[in-house]
Amino acid sequence: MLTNERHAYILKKLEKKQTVKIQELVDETSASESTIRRDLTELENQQKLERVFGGAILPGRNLIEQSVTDKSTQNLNEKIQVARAAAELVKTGDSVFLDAGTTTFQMVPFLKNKDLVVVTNGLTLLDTLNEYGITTYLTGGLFKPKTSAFVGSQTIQALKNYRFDICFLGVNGLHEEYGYTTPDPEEAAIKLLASSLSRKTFVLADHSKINQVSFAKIMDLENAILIIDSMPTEKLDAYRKKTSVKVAHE
Amino acid sequence: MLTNERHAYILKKLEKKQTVKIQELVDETSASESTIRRDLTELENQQKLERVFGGAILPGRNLIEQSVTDKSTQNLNEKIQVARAAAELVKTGDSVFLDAGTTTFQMVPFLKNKDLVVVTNGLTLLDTLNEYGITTYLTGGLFKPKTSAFVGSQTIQALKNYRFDICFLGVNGLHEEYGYTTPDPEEAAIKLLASSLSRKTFVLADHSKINQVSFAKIMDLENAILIIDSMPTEKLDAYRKKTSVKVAHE
DNA sequence: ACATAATCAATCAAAATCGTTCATAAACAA
DNA sequence: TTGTTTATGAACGATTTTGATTGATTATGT
Repeated sequence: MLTNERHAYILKKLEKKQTVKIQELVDETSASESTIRRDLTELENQQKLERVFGGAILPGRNLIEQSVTDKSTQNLNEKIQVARAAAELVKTGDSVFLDAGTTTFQMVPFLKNKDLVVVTNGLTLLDTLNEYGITTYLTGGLFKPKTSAFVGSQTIQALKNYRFDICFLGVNGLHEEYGYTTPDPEEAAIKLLASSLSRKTFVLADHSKINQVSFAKIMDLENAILIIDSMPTEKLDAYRKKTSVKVAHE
Repeated sequence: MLTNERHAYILKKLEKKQTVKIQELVDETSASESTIRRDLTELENQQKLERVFGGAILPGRNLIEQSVTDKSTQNLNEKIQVARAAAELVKTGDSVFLDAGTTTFQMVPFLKNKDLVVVTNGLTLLDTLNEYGITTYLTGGLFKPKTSAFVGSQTIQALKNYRFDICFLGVNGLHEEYGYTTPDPEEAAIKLLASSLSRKTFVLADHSKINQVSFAKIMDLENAILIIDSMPTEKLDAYRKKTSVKVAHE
């Protein structure tokens, strides 16, 4: 039996029965347990199924929703705290830019019923925004699967057609001297542009980003208001000399 | 056994069984393993099949993906046939526009390894294109959940930044007098614009669309080459007086 | 909580398959 | 004839897939 045939067999059975057991597959395909196990891990990598102890089940959802359910998000509770505080700053009827990122993503549920127009370059946000009935424009552009974000000149071009009341940016680094930074220069360019098109700019971060410096600089601390879940008092004083800081409390 | 005979034999068997194994072919044709292997690589270059370890499978959408494919698509086999014929027209290095739609979606598997740049306004295509490692630009714009397509002025604006070697459009209606039509005027506008930005335009349809008229007109028959799975002879003659028609055969 | 059984990930060696090279033989052209 | 092209099969080392083994991990029954 060819490798592909086995894979097809497994998926067909999975679709029909909802679950498959390794031992059954060993009997039915007369391949060794090792081979079946390898097949399953391979198919799991292709997101065609999900491994469980002793077999496999149908995968959770489609690609878009999967990244939503991503439990690997670090500091989730802190991010939600920040996201809620940020969402409270949005007024009914505002035009809003939401950066691609996990923190901005958490804002979406808090934005419903505000009659907004939202523009984003993050694919993951699109689905959820639509789910909450929020009118959404996607910038488009070159798609980067790794971050599920759109970047590049087309994205820049598309952005320039808009003016925002308010924009929210996620960052990876937050440093008194080096300002706000992020790993990808292309995404940095987008963030900076969005900020310049907005009347107000807010940067979202959790405390783990303090004193971190990523590769590409976005802007100086002075040019945006920081929203963060918590910050040591002495740091806070120092930062407040440079910019506004809003600490999100439960 | 002659080379051509072997090739025909292999393809016939492949058609019937979905997969062929090299060892089987060696036994059945009493040719050496080397010869069979040469046959398979040759047929792969002709895109008639796809090599896998130990044998070959049908090209494009392989067994695995077939079992996962959304079966709710009407006339799937016809669409795949059309899609394959369409994909053969794409040359290495081309810049391609793919319309949002189920038929264009079926083209994706046949486009890999062609080093393309693809632009689309269909969200469903994005995932699959990336899966096959194809550089993809999404137009962006206002998202219509119903068709998973982006439309509106921003989409138009974004499109105008491109020029395409070749563009493929799906249609809902196909009529001698009324030309190509589709239910949504906004999508019609996108299709028309894309066509005007392309050196060559192909319209994809299956035979169920013949004589149908949808709400919004896209263009006259003259302005694009039609690719269809089959068409009654007398119709075909009539159409051929107006435009080029390519009938996809197995 | 404990013991037992099932499953797991990792490793290794054997087997199958791969791509390549080379030599032979048939088909073809000058 | 002679030389050239084309198809073929055999042989080689390289690569991929496979199955068995091991000790660790997880589930299950008492």
